[in-house]
Amino acid sequence: MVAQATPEELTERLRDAITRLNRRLRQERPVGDLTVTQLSALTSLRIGGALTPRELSEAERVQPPTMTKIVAKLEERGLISRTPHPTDGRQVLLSPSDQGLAVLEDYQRVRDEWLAGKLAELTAVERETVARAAALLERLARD
Amino acid sequence: MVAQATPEELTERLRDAITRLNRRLRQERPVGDLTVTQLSALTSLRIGGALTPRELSEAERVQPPTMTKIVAKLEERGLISRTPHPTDGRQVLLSPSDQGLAVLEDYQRVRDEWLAGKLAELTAVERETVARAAALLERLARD
DNA sequence: CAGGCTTATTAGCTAAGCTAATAAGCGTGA
DNA sequence: TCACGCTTATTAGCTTAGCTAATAAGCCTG
Repeated sequence: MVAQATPEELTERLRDAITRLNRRLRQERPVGDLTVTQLSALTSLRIGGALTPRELSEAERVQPPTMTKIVAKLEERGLISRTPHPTDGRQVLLSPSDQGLAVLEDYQRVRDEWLAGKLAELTAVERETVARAAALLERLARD
Repeated sequence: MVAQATPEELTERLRDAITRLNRRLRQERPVGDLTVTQLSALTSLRIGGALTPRELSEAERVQPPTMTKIVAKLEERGLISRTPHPTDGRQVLLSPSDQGLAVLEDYQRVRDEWLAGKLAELTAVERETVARAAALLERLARD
């Protein structure tokens, strides 16, 4: 039974579940062709407002050069805009454009439809278990 | 309370938890060692016994050419071995080698330090919830 | 105001994923 | 029976995402 799982078994089982479900989520691709990474960065900008590349890379737990690439892709698509920092000539402020906000909403809706559909297949008790676990997993991910 | 979460809230919360945890897990990759993808494939072979590349790609929710690369990396390290299929000349059977099994055991004890540490911070009841949810999430990912 | 720190970017590498194309083997139906 | 179509595995070539090291520009301080 699950109840008797050792800590090692639980760790392995959870890692596998996360990895596989994340792969499945990633396959739920877009309308706007946004990757998960791009979506996540754009979401951070929407939540955090105008951020510098460094702040964004820290929010996304990614190195600055990696964020440079992600930002370049979002910029190509016109989903974010950059303005000079008011007091520091080295820095740049990134914000989602109106188009970026619109694409973000579309993408999230499409992807959530898939996941919501899968969750609807569960029993009420199972959904309750997932709901409790989701809150715990968020806590784990929050370092 | 979590118990009263709407389906929309649950969907969003779960998606967020999955993507965050996955990114966090990926960062914990130890230097010079197996990637999460490689570890996941090797684990599938241990659980599933001798599988063909196609079966393994389906278990991992990945396209066959992608699995060819993953298998090649595991083979380079001597972690899996291949034998001809007894009745079908096209197919190949993949199994973890003794060394592969040993590596998996090491990982169970050492590899997921971060995740195991986080799980250890939970109460026994919370871990039980996570364990039940992990099984459900695997089912969701299985289409 | 020179030199050291910070920020952002560029260059170059690896891993992980995809599709399209190919070669080999299997199996079936005319 | 054997030609043709399907399946399996691989190769080729692309994209994305991540890393470190190096570089250029701007800031700040002694």
